[in-house]
Amino acid sequence: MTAADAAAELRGWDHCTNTAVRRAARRLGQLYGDVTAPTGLTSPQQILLSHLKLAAGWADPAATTLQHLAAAMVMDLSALGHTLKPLIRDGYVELVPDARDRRVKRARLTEKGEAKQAEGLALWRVAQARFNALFGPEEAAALRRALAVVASDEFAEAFRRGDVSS
Amino acid sequence: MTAADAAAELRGWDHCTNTAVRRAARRLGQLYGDVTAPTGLTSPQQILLSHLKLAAGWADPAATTLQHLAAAMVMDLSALGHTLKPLIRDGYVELVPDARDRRVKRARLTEKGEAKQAEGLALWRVAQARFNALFGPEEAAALRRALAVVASDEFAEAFRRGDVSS
DNA sequence: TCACGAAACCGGTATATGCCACTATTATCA
DNA sequence: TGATAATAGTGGCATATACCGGTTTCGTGA
Repeated sequence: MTAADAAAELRGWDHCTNTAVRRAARRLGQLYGDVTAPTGLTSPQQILLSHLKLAAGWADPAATTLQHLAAAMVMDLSALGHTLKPLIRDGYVELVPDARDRRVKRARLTEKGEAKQAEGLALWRVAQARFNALFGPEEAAALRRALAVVASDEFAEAFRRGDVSS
Repeated sequence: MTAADAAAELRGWDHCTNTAVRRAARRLGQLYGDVTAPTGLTSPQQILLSHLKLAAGWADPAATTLQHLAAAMVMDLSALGHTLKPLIRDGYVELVPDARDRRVKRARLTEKGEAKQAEGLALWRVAQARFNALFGPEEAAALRRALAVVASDEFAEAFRRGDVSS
């Protein structure tokens, strides 16, 4: 560790990527949440409904199994299940067992869920436009690309292998 | 909205910054957590202990009041209180009421907490070094700077005002 | 076909995080 | 000084997220 690194370590935790991402996540949750609050949905719920909406349109029908959804959201399967509970209770999502493989269940938006997703999408556009305008469209796109790399399975595998050569 | 934007919106949620940050946060929680697991601390706990360690060394004594800690962590005050509960229960942190203003409480690491923080810091360095090596030191620093801007109070205020001129 | 291992999901438990209502304390001002 | 507003925390409730163990179902090979 260099002297500069040591100084940075003393100055604060700005140099910890994990900390930085968490703080930003809490902040964005507040900012986007304020805008989309009228829907009554939380950020994770809105994101989940939107993911379901998109996944339903994809060619691969496996995209909507809980297993694949969890992987796509970089989320634990059981965490997804718990998060789905309130959405199912409120009639936005339904779980459909697969006929061929009875272990598998697919999540699907109900009509009510489609409407709620659309309602949230309209508000989301406001928040997103405001973010892009404020942060800069190019910078925002670059930030999302960087975060996508971090969240990717490839990155996780390389990290767990302890790769240093990228 | 341009045609390209509409296409991007259909392609996926990669263009949602809120989604991108949350996914990355979950992933980093996994990756850093795997490395620091031997301490028995979660990522938020490790981060909190480290923040307390640093805040204790700062000139401003107000830096350790729950109110200021919450603001620094971009966290709700009550959320901070809840998160502190297990750490207090396990003897890593103690709350010290202020003599002058009896409403105020300060959070402080105990000896046991200092030791645990140091233990976590050593492991954290491994995770952080691996991340930097894999993602690129320059790119990692740039990512943290971008996230710090997003998390800043100035950004939040501008967002809430609806500024578009930055 | 039967035993066994793998896969998908569920439920319990614990922490993370936020909102709201409430209490205690302090500051303000008529 | 006394009423009122503001501030700092606490506790309750709800969702977010993860880990682990258990159950059902599937696939595989003897």
